[in-house]
Amino acid sequence: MNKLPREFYMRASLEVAPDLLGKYLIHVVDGKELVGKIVEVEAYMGPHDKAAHSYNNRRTERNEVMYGPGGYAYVYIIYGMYYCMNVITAKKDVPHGVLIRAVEPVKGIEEMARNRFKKDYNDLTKFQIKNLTNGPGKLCSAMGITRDNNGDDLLGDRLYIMEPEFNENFTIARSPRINIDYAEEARDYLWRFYIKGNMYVSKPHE
DNA sequence: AAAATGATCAAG
DNA sequence: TTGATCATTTTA
Repeated sequence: MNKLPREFYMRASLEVAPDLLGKYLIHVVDGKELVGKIVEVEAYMGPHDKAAHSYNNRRTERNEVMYGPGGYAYVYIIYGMYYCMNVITAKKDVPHGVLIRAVEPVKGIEEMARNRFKKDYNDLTKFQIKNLTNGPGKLCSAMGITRDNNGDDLLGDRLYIMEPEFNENFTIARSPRINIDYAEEARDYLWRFYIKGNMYVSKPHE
């Protein structure tokens, strides 16, 4: 188990996105590791992507992290109540990002249950278990990822991404991205990637 | 199907 | 300063 090296992130988000599938996202909270396997992502290709916050090199206080080098976390508030986490990729001044859309709980599932539903894991319904981390806002809630993590170095020791010890076999499926109907021609780009058949994918069919 | 809910951004 | 927007989730 090793952290993904800086070079991994210094590429276009469209290349990095599918490579993130199967990797382990880890957030250390109160000395405890919350671990989720990444099962669904979306690439946001910055300047040339009408769906991206950084389209046309738009640069604001919120998306400033996108303009730094790859391997940092970009966390923002969506719809006034939820958080979304991106992995920033490409070199400095090239504002690419990969939205983490879903993870599969691997470790710290008790804490995740508490964070999401304020209930013990053993008291969750089947529906709640399936809905722990199967969406971008849900996984942030479960793993305790907030605005405070914006700008975190993914090679640091608080929020980071590891290569699994053993590579598993899976099939990668792709589709248009979710909820970007405003993005004109970019609506149709197949820039969403997910592990086919995984129970924690937010929308298996698309 | 539609509400919840408020930070963010560009216009004025 | 303000009004519209929004890379979502929950409820009904």
